[in-house]
Amino acid sequence: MKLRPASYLILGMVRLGARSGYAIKAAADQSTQFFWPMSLAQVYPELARLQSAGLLRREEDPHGGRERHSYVLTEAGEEALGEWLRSSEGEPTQFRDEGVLRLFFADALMPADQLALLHRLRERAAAVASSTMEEIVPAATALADTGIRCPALVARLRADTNAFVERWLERAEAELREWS
Amino acid sequence: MKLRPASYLILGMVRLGARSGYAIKAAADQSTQFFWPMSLAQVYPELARLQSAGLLRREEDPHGGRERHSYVLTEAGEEALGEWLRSSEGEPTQFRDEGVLRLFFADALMPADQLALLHRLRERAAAVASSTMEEIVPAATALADTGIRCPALVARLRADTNAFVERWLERAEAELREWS
DNA sequence: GCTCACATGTAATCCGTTACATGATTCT
DNA sequence: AGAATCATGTAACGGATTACATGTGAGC
Repeated sequence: MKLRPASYLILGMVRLGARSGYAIKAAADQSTQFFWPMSLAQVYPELARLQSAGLLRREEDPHGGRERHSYVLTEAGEEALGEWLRSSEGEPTQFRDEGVLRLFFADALMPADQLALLHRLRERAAAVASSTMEEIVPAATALADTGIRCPALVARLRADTNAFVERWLERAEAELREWS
Repeated sequence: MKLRPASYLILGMVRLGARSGYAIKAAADQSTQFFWPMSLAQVYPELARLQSAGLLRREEDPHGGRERHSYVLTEAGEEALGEWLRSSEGEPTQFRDEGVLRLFFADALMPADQLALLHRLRERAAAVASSTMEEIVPAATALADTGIRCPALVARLRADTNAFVERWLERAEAELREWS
């Protein structure tokens, strides 16, 4: 069976303690979402696939009368995750940004509109940087006390990169303003 | 008819002078590919769609016995492109990076393997930064003499951001090394 | 003569998202 | 009592990629 990044994402989240499909999705929503989006409709079929491949073990774990399944990594699952983490194959970074696409073609705009576009992109980068710093980084840093440090590392990378882009666009904006 | 980012990408490329489907794809391959990937199989149906919507005009332009179609923007096409450029809707940035996903879960690795992963990511960022600087920026800068400046702006943004990420990962690597 | 670039398209497949469908528990 | 959260799934749809299929022109 072929494992895709989403498979490893689920394996990884289970390893970090997310037990139900719902919990996996919730955990992904405030962490991995930003560099590997995943919808809830992907989670349940994938869990079934991983279980039938022997990488996850599924146990009934009802909460009152509400059904719930609890997943844990099998040894094979642990090993598959480790192998993927140590490997380096995989598609190169995929990046889809409608804003940057607009910027690429922005020569078709009047200077005032170019400036407005640049400004919007800058504000967006600033918003991502600050919301990451305020919401994601604290949560990830709390985890770091339990020995799980990488989520915080990734959160800071995201925040810092967006802050860099913000400053870069600020300079570009200033140059364009001067220059026209 | 609903226009998607790929539609505007094609419109924009035609506006910049790419006339055939083949030429559009070739131009995209060395510029917009990095923030909006598009396959050749998307181009031809989309050209037909845009033409039937009256945004592109298609002319027969055979080169010897080899058939070729030449597309130009209609006034409606010009306007549709401009409207999109001035608008700000659109999905937020989508970013898919298997490498960063690995880093997120890297607490499952031994320090030596963590270091190796960090190193691979850093080298990848460095490679993107330098290849962009050497191949994409010069081509885009040549265009800038004709008054088309934004492609060069975007190319530099990409190169500089990747250089930033490289330095960031270098520091992270040094910290981890010290620290273990 | 051969290979590579130019050129246009279609078909099958894969994959992911949106929407649908249902129900229990907890908090206000 | 009502709303929000927890919880599990399926079905339909849409969009993008891979592979297929074909043919000319230019350069070596």
